[in-house]
Amino acid sequence: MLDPKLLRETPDVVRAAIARKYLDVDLDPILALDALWRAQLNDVETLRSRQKSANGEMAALRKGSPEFLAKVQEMKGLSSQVKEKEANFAQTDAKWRAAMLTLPNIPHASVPEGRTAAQNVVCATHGSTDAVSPHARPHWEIPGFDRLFDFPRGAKVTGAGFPFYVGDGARLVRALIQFFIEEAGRAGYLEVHPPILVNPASATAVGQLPDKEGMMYQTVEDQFYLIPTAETPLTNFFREEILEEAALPVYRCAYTPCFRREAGSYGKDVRGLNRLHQFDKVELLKWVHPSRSYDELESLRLHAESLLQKLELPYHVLLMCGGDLGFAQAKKYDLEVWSAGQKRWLEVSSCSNFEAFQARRAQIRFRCKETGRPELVHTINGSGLAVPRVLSAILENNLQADGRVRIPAALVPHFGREFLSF
RNA sequence: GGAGAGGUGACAGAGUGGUCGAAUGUGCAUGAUUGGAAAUCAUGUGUACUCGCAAGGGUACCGAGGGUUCGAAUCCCUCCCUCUCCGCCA
Repeated sequence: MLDPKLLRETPDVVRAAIARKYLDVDLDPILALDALWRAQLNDVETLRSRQKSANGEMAALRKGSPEFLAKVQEMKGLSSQVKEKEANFAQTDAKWRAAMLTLPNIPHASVPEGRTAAQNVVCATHGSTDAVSPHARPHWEIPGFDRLFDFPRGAKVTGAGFPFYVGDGARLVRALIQFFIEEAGRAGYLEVHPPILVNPASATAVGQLPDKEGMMYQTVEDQFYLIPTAETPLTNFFREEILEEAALPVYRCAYTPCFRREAGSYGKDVRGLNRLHQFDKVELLKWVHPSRSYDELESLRLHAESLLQKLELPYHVLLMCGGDLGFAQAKKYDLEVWSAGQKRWLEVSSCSNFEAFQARRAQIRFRCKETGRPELVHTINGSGLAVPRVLSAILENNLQADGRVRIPAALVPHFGREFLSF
């Protein structure tokens, strides 16, 4: 959510942001609504003020005296007026809030102009995409793949996109999670093991409700949502809290399974391990001082990059253009790993600075040492990393002539062997 | 899941219809005192929104939401959470 004062005082800044994100939001009705909101708020408060002062007078009168009864009669009229104005204001307020939630975050000055993914800027490339493996093929075509990653049985037990990982498949998942968590810990991120079901308030605070309700699985008896990412429970950890400025920055990481309905996905995007309804991911999250957030974004991104480097996987970093930037992000990098068999880039991490956008919605603040006043923190998050696509990149890029898959050296201590067998 | 007891400011804890944003204690901050500290004394100490150039004013908030009433922290309803006992269970 944006600062309502920003809209009020500098609507052109908001207009420019909407244009840069290629969104279609008309500010004029929202500005008019805001004016109405303030006028009605004023009405209600004026009436209530009168009601309150009358309350003091009545307390001084003897109950049941003629003066008292007269006053009751008088105040009955005011009371019904208050109720009417309050009801009006409540309606306006609901509309006002809904309207405010349609305003996107302001892109950072360093975000490139552009409408679609084609205008994203490649700002770093690491490793070669040429002939990483002469034997590379899409991971689902690797002989023996079906034994380690059992999609048919997953479909029987649950549905499409819920594979069983078997034997070395399961072992590799576990090794990657372990590797990611250990590396994050070394980089200063405190490990957290969060709930993977959240309540509506938590889903709302990070913007998954109401905008993206369709992306999440929901429980029937209790109104809980299965998390689409650990960002949801992690960001909510400090919801409605005020942190000490000295405690910033706070670094946290969490491994969780993630659940996404992915309605509407099809074709090559969903082949093999490319896009699943349930997948494993280590998420990195930071709560930082506003003055430091862009430095913190860079260091988070560099940490995520270091993981791919240690796994010896070719990747590049995209700086998202305005049109491809999410609604809530001020700046975002995508890390894409090279998938040698599919000959395409696969997103394995998305590192974003939300500035105060999430913090305002979730009311996460810190007490400014200088002023003593609470101020909104900036939140930054990114994957570090998503397991299945990294796993498939390892399968494809490290496939040997003899059909074995070489385990990257950094992973060997966690996997226990140098080759994966089918 | 059943029965009972509770949820008040940073914490403890009063308040059962009116002048209560809320006593008191602790904590914290500032000042006085001291060679310095402790102790003591004084003053101050929530958040949000809104009006105002400002000084300052107004409104809301006593787990959440609704209701009764001229008026609700206080009465009623629903929900959430915590604790105790019973049941069940990794």
